[in-house]
Amino acid sequence: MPRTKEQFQQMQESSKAEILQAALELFAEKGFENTSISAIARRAGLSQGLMYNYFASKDALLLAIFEKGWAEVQSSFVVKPRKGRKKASLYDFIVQACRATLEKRDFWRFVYIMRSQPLVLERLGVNILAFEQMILAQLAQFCAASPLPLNSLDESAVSPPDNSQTEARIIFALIDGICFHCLSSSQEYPLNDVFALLQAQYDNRFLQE
Amino acid sequence: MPRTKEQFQQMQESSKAEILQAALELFAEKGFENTSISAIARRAGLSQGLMYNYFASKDALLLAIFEKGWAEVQSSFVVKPRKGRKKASLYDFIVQACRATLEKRDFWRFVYIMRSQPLVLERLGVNILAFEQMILAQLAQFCAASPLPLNSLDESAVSPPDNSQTEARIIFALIDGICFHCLSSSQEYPLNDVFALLQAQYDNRFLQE
Amino acid sequence: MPRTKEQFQQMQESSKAEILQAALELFAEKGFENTSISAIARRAGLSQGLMYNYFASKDALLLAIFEKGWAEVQSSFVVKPRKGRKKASLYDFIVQACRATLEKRDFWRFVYIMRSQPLVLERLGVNILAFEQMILAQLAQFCAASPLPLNSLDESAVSPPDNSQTEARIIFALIDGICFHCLSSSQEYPLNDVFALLQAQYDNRFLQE
Amino acid sequence: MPRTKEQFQQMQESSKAEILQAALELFAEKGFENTSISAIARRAGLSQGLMYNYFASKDALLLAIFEKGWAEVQSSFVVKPRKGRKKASLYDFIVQACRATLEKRDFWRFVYIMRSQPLVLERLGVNILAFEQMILAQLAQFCAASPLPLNSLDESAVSPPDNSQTEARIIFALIDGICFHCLSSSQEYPLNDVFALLQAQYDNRFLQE
DNA sequence: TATGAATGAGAATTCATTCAT
DNA sequence: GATGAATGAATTCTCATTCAT
Repeated sequence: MPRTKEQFQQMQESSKAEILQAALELFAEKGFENTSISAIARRAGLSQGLMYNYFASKDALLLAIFEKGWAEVQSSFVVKPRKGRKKASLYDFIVQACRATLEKRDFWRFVYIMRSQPLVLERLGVNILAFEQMILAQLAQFCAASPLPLNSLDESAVSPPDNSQTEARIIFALIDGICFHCLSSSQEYPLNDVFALLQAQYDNRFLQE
Repeated sequence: MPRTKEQFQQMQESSKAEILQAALELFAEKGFENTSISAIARRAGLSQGLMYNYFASKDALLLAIFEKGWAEVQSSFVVKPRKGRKKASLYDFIVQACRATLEKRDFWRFVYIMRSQPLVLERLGVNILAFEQMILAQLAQFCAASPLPLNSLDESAVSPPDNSQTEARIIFALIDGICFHCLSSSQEYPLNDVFALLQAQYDNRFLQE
Repeated sequence: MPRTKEQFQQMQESSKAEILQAALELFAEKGFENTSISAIARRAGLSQGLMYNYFASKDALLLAIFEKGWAEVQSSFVVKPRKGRKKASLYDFIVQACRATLEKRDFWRFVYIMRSQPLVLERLGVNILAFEQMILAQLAQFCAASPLPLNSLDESAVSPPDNSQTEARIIFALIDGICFHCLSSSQEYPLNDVFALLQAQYDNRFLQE
Repeated sequence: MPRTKEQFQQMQESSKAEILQAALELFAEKGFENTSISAIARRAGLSQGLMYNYFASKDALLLAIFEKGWAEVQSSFVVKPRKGRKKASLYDFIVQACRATLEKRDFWRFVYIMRSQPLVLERLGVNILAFEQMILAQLAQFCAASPLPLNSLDESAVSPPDNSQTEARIIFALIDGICFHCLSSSQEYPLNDVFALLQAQYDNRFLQE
């Protein structure tokens, strides 16, 4: 009695998932070029040949990892106010962005590797720019809503120029730097200390609704 | 006769330098694994075989690039006060660090590639940690010298805890993030705008001498 | 009950026929080596695995195609006189051979591929020689029955030597060449023009009965 | 003391020639797909890797064989009158074409394999059609110059239609058929007998100058 | 019987490294 | 020193065949 379609589908899903997981781990650890298909297959516990039932090529595998991770990130990343608060602050954004990154440690290590080699991504047609634009846009919303308190001396009557785009870049750089350090550090990163200090600076700016 | 010897040495040095330069450019552009020895030789204008008179292996070449770049960075990076100032501020540090990075664009792109794949560096025995420690230490000196003005409410009698290490991490993350964005962006990065905003925040903290 | 058995048999036969047809089409189009089992199965509308219930291997499949095609050719190829004629001429033979070939276009394209790579057929034990001998023998009968009118000067008393074997080879070459050109040409081949010219030359020689 | 440029060139030429020769033999014997690069390298007496110093791919190698063979054919194939004759006859054309083919046995066996699999050639951009057109054009010149003596009954006043194109096709088919039989036959082909018979038919038509 | 997942041997190709000259 | 031919191991990918269900 042959297997049912559902059984086949399950087998496919599980093999595919195992390949994706194994590949992500290895890519995050050693990079794309240093990871051989045979190493992936070994870690996933199946034969090299089977890889190609699920992914047409090594490039296609990389692309699939990227798309899956990216879809998960987009669907999950909504900044929420902390308990007992009504609005989310810039500080919340920073903390939650970093935490989300650390929760998907392998994926983001892999992303940093890829982002540092733009040509590889270009070859695959992955548009990393879109990701950066999205983050910047979200951050700019916070910044525009509650302008940066400049030096108190600046409290003149004239309204300050709109720096929200530039501010957003600075905060994005900060988040990216922190995440990069967290992910690439072999030692423990004092993330909570860092958050504590950041709170003083960034917990006073909210997104208008 | 002794002159000939010197000439020899000079030629050797210049060949070596050309190889290093060619390799650095290619590594920065395409990454280590995607760059072949023959491509480096071609760009450097000599034969593959001769490469091995100068560098024992591709790994050795990578190592040499790293050591040379690193030595140059260390010897050149001394933060100086701006014109008409006596002390260098944290702002000066940030600006000069970013500028120094952009001046050695290829080297630092290559460094980011390497830093995102720590295992490759480990295999070669490059201690990237030392670099980070040095930066952190320098930043911490600034921070320790002129403590961060926290919320005015905190101006109690008790002296605040020493956050200089953690502050240093934050500023390091900021610098690293900005440089990463500058180097990996295919578009123009508005570095001057970013600096202008940072000045308001970081030009009031000086290194005690 | 016995009916079920027959139905079984019929289904088997029809599956087998579909596989043979699909394989023949693909072999004729892309050649044996460039055609994968999975492509055949896809075109035949069944699974790869099932293929092996009908044919023990790819080689066995090729063999079966050859045998089937060959049997059909042998059983069907009997040269008949044209309407209103009592005897078939050499011209009839040529025309009917070409027409029969074009009617089984895929099979013969495949045969030409195989004939140009004799080692492949040898490996499979297909005796292509037998085919050629048969054709030659039939042609020789025509030629022997009505000798070629040589130069009129040769009309001496002495009977000419028996050239029927050699003549047969020439006509075989002609037929084979025409068929090869028809089958491999991507453009329209002016077969009727060719026939018209051949009639003048070959419609005067008949097979004695 | 390093090798001179000439020495290198010689080494290249000889390696290249050996590869081309080995590949041609194997392609002619087993076909393109059944011949592995490693088999070619083994026969040529060098390593697989070296192949790729000379030919970018297996396809490029096939192409090179084709171009070389084709160039030789074109440069050498000029039909000459027999000794003691002033004009070349159609018979001369046929004989010389067949002889030239047999002199380059391997190349032409390979060509027949390729011609029977048009898709492979198409993929490589080889225009086999041009070859056929050239032969046909040359043959048509002969045929046009001295029209085919049709049935004597046809000696009416009206001039016959121009059949030279179609005649050319027939003779081309004849030549191709003979060559195909010669090349693919494992037994001795009675080429001289065939020629003797053809002389009676085709030695009376000359190319006008 | 029927499915398609799974295997593994072998193919083409690349490239760091060695070597003869 | 200097060249580039030569090697061979490793890599990606294909596919005939087997197998569990």
